[in-house]
Amino acid sequence: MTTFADLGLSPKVLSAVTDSGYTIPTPIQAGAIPPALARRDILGIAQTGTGKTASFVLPMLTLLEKGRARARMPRTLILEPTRELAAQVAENFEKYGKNHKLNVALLIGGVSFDEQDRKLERGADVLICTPGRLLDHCERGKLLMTGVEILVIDEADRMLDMGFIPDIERIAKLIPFTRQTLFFSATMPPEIQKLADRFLQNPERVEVSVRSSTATTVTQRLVATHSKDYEKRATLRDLIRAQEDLKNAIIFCNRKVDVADLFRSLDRHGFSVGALHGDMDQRSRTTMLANFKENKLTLLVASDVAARGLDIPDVSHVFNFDVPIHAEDYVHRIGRTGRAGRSGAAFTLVSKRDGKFVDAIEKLIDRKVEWLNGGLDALPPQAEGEEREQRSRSGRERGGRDRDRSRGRKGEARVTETRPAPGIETSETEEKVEAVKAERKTEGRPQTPARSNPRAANHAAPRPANDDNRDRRNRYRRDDDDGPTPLGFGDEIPAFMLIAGKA
DNA sequence: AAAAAAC
Repeated sequence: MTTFADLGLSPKVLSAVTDSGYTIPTPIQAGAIPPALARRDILGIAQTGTGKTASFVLPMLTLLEKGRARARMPRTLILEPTRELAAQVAENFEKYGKNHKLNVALLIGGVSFDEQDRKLERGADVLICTPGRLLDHCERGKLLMTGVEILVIDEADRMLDMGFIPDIERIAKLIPFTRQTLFFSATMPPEIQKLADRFLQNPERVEVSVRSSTATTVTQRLVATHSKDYEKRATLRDLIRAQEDLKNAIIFCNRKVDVADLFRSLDRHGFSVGALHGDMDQRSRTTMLANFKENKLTLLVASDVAARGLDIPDVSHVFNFDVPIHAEDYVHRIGRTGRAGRSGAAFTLVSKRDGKFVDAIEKLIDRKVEWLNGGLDALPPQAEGEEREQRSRSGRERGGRDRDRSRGRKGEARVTETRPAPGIETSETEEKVEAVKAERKTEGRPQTPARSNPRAANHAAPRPANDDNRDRRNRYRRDDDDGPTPLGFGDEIPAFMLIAGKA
């Protein structure tokens, strides 16, 4: 059997791999590392979770041992579609490059240029970038791409989805033709094949069989729910509470606003929860993800920014608060659980309007997904009159709240809006809520760098010593948030009441 | 019915 020692990696790299506890390479690693070390171009067709990252990090480390970086002339360049993936690759260089003295620069948006400039000035051996920030650096004239020996294009099909291909082509034009190119994609549609033909010279094609993302280790269920947001939130809470073996979970929403709303709701209901979407400032994104990985947060509400590629081992549950519009996103989302042969559970909330998206998913994964609770026909019917009443009432309260608080004076600390969730340190919770909510407000507007952002100061603002109005306001907000609250049950309403009460 | 990525 092939071991890492058979692949031709340098002793320094091999020792770091061994220290990490690995002896047997995955198929993509065994297939890609030897030709990469021989300076061949690689066309790698592999999903995330197949060990793809190490298949280019390890040979790059070995090849980089010869030679030295010069100021502003990076030696290698890795392109990633999201900031989190870029950061994850950088972590891999830290881990496997611990015996090297390499200068690794992470060039991503949303953070200050200063530190990135310093690293470039020192001479970077490895640049790990999202396309926009790299081009920005290039345009500022701080970067000479003529010394790049190895170019890695990761997640090419996703870059295509996201409209990054023109950027990638611009970047590739700046890099000498004599470079070595490592090109990875999970799928090979014709457009990607054309791109690969343009970028690669006589590549070694390494294809690993598609990891069956809907493997039997993941239990999948559809969960019927009414379609109003507060009804879906109630269904979700009941579902979460009903899980006996929930260690941690990612909850996916289709839209960023819904990520922010659901996060606030769960936080208010006392769940240990974080949020992750692309309009949050980078500092919050990084902290949220780190806290979730370290199990300081049990739940992570996320947009599809977290659906692909993120390596979070050991997620026990995935909940789809919304049915994904594109079926392939379903596969990526539930692929966050059941990793490395572990068991996992994936629940998808389905309301009447989601029918055709569920059909598309079942067609793609070529099987029916069972209903948890008997399907949409088994849902207790809604009482029309009550629904109308509730809608108008919550509308009034929402309006009142906006006038009272959300449009507070400029610069006024808004931290008092949040009740601390049990078991979470107060300031931390408030900071999280502020971060997720503040970013919602910036939607559609140009982003302000965190440094000069007046809102950033709010994160550190102390809570006023006594805030007598808080309780009253929370009572209103609760109704507004989750529909009518039956009187007399306090905070804990039995799940069946919330459903049966509407019948 | 969306998300992501530069400022």
